[in-house]
Amino acid sequence: MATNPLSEIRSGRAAKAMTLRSLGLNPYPSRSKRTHYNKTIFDDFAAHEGKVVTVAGRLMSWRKQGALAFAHLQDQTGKLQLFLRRNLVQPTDAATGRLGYAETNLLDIGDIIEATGKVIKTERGEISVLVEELRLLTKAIRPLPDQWAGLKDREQVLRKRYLDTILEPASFDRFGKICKMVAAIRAFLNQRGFLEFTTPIIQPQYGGGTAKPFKTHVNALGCDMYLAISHELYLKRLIVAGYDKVYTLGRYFRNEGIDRSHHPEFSMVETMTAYENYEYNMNLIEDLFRHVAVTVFGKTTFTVRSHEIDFGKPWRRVSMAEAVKEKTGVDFRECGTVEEANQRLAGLNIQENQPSIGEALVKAFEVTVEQGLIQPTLVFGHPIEISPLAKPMAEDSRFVERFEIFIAGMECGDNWSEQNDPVNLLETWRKAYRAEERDAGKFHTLDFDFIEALEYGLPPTTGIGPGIERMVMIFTGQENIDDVIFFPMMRPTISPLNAAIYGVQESSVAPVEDLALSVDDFESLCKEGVIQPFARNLIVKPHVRLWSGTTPAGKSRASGHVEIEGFFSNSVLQLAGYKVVFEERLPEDEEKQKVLDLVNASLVKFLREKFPQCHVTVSPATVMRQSC
RNA sequence: GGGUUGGUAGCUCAGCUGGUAGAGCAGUGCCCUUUUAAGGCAUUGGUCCAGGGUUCGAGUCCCUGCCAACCCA
Repeated sequence: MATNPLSEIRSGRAAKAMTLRSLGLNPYPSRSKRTHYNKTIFDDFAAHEGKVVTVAGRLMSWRKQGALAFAHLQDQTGKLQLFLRRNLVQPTDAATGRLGYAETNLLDIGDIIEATGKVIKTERGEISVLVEELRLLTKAIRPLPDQWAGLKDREQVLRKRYLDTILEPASFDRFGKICKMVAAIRAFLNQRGFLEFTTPIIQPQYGGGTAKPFKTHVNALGCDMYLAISHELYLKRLIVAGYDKVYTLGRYFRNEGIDRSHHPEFSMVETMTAYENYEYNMNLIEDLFRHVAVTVFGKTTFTVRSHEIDFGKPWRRVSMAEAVKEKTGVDFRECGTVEEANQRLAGLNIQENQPSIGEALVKAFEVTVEQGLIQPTLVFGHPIEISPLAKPMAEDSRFVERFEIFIAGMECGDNWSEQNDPVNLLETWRKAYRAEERDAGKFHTLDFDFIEALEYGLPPTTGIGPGIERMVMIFTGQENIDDVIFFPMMRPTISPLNAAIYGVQESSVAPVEDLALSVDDFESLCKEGVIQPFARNLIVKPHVRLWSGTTPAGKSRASGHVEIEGFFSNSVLQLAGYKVVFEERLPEDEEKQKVLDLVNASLVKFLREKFPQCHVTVSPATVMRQSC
């Protein structure tokens, strides 16, 4: 086992656990006798003064001063000081699991402990527990990061969020608030008569939105399925089933980009309400935001991206076409042809031609208006071209009964009156459906099972689907989605330190694909353009195996394979081949050189010719010796 | 996809024009009966992200790659 500073600290702490065992103390007992949370004592000292309490939590500081010691104990509610006097702490006792004063040197910062004693104030006036009984509840064998500097390494914060929440009260509080927000959303909808249903995450078809799905395979049924990109079509089936107000608060999966406002796995609360239209939802969403603001945060104004946002006031409602006209003077409703619409777009300095008038309007909206929508705004009347599931407006069928929520320039939810005419919907879908785009995830599949459900009659229905993370970002003032998802998606890795400590190969955890191809296969795949270099620098690493001992003339004494870095991100392309037959036994250096020459003459030459834009380098050969 | 900055001890960070690898915290040992990031003395601890290159000599300069953050599209 490799030694490094961390593993020494680790084994030192583990040794303390062994010492405790030898004293008859279990370093990992099964329960605590906690009677009070820290905050309860701290908030009402008068009621607790002189009373004996038992507190439990993580040991965060330890200041020993001869026969006195001061410590801070952190529990879910906050920190509280422990005050230890040598002569007041009960001696070590195996029966009760007590730890005497002398044995406190077996404690470390980060350990989970329990302390029983009277609530007092020290001479300096700090509320403390004067410890009579001390128990170790869990021995921590890894040191916490420096608690004053905190965990600054962004990657570590995301990978080891639990350390962030131990050290940063603000992070700890934020994630607690997020849970309360989710609870408040549920309470709000339940109180309004909504029923929460569970809808499938693994779905045979991905519908209800346009996104690239995650694909999975169901062994029991022998077929491929997809992780939900939306739950909408199931909610609508529930309306068909006879429930008037339903919702699901679920996980959504979109196999697309990751940036500070997008995460492949996210949450949304999605509702469906029968016998209402989108105007009902405009009110519902306003009320929902206000309810969460007041019940979880006790206020209606929030600072979002340095803007003061007020959720108390009625939200502005404006149609998309009107908003664009207001901002730019261009009214896309007056356009008769796509060409005309694209001309107007060009007039706004947007050069990308759009395939329809509606899409031109959306483009203009996105470019000119969206960023400027700071106060909560409901933008309604989307073009029908981009809204195949929404119901056209009675007054102008080019637009649909749909609205999006914008807060501080961010889109925070998409909502519409559902198209419930099965014939119309099927027609729209067929028009929009382009087989070649299906696999690219640009458009959902044709879901005839859903159309059939609609044919039995879906009452007039409307739904809202605010993203939980976006909502949380607004309410908690975070600008990065990773800060509102406790366990954000990261590339799996194992640090060199942990690899050494746990005795594993780094590569066994990292997602490295060793693709073994024959040299001929590789060359033909490159020629066909099937595989292409990922990086401009290709590193060729020959691995040569030499057989020692006597080998009959004419038999191979060396073989080799070659790894090429630069064809895939984070992975090595492994080529098998290069057996070398030696007629006579040669010195090892010459044999090695022979294999390298072969590599140079064929593979390197091929790579340089095929990919002249790449820089091809050959690493020194790795030589393995093996006896016959 | 483009640009900028960064990667040095368990954590937070120094390290100048290239010349023996540094501090604070944490750890270890000792002293200390009211501390608040306690204090004092001593002390352990490093593949300087990886691979190449330049050089007598590279944490430092050059090239390539990996990872991260930020900004832009």
